[in-house]
Amino acid sequence: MHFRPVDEQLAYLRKGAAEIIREEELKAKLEKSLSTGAPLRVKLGVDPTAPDIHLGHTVVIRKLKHFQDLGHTAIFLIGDFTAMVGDPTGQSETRPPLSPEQVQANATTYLEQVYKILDREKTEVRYNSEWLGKLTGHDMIKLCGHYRLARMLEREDFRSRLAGNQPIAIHELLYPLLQAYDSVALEADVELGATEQKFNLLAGREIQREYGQPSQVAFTVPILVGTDGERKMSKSLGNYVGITESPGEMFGKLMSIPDELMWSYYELLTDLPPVEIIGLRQRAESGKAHPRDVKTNLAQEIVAGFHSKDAAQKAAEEFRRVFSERQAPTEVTQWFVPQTGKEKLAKLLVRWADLSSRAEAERLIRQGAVEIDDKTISDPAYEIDFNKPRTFSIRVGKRKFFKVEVQ
RNA sequence: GGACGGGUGGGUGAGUGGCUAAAACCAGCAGACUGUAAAUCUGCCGCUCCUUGCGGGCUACGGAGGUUCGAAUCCUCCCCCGUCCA
Repeated sequence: MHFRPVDEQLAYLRKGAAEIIREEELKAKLEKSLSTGAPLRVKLGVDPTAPDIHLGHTVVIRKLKHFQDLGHTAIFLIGDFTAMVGDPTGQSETRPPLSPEQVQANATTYLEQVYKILDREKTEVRYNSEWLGKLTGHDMIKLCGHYRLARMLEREDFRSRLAGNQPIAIHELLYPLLQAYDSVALEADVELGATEQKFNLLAGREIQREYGQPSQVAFTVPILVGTDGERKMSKSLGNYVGITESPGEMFGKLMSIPDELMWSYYELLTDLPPVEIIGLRQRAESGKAHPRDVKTNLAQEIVAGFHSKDAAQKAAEEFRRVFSERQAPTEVTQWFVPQTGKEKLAKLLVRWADLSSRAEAERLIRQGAVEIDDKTISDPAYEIDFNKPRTFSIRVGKRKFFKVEVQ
């Protein structure tokens, strides 16, 4: 394996990093690998609790990819064992454990998505039940003996829950230890994680030392802010962009992010060199470039990564057409209805526009959010006639369009 | 095991017998304005039925019973969380 010079590698890795603990150690490890020809073992662990990956997850996966690009070993660790324990990280409450079947199913879909970023052939996929499932009670006690309670309670999540009179289950304390033990089992040189993982990554360093191994480098990346520009991207908050979404959906969601958020998206989600990003920012802020165009470029860049340049281009054009020029999209969902009598519009919208209830449909109609053939319908009791064959188009809100054909 | 405090709608959190589908705030949604940005303004924000009305029904304040014409509010038992004591 031929490695690039250490300084080059470091510079490449530093982009989009939050913290590298410690950078000198990383440098030393890189130097050693350069001289011995042995790639670094870089670990990224995930909890296969939610099978859908969004851009927030990709930040750290992209970093793993960077290591892979440099010729190091990317170890993608699926925490199938720890998932059954229930990870307290980032959650202020105890999670319900998953069944082995669920975990397995999630892991499979997870991997399929991860390979949109990582090189399937070069990725070492491991499951931590492989070693954690074999630990005896004795091993477990020994592991626990290597760590102190006071130390454990320093962790932000535990500390605030303790202070706020929130419950903490004992097994949650085990989680960081088990994750740390993963590093021992894998002999990791580097462990990646979002900043919220810092504590766990540091625990890995200590536990490795206890087991007579060199400590891993704890490499963290920032947590991606969601499309709302405020909170971390997460599916439950609805401020996410899923990586399996269509180019159009992705593009639209990316265009809706606050302007200030563009820069961190550029940094964390694209491969543009830092100097170029700074340049774009200067031009946008000095008024030489329209922020909208800079954002369009960003959205295209990201969409192209998960689909194709062509698809991204098309998404951009379609976006312009629909939202700037206010025309109907070129392709819309079609609904076919047999010739029957009359039907309440509100009732139909629930299915057609994927609304949560009929009450919501009526609400939207009342608020003037529904148009049929460009005419606003405001009567919640409006009925549609299906007596003769005809076609009409419906718009609901800003982004839902579809055609209905009466056959 | 004991003493005490607490469990309300997506979140925070008012509400101690009817005027409460339940204050307020946040989030969310829609409309206006825009660059589907931000900010701002306006409206909506449990479900359902119809003759769409300040309409009818149903469900909702940890759970189950009970008192009452009427309960988130009172009583009983149970479950859960936390604090202090052991």
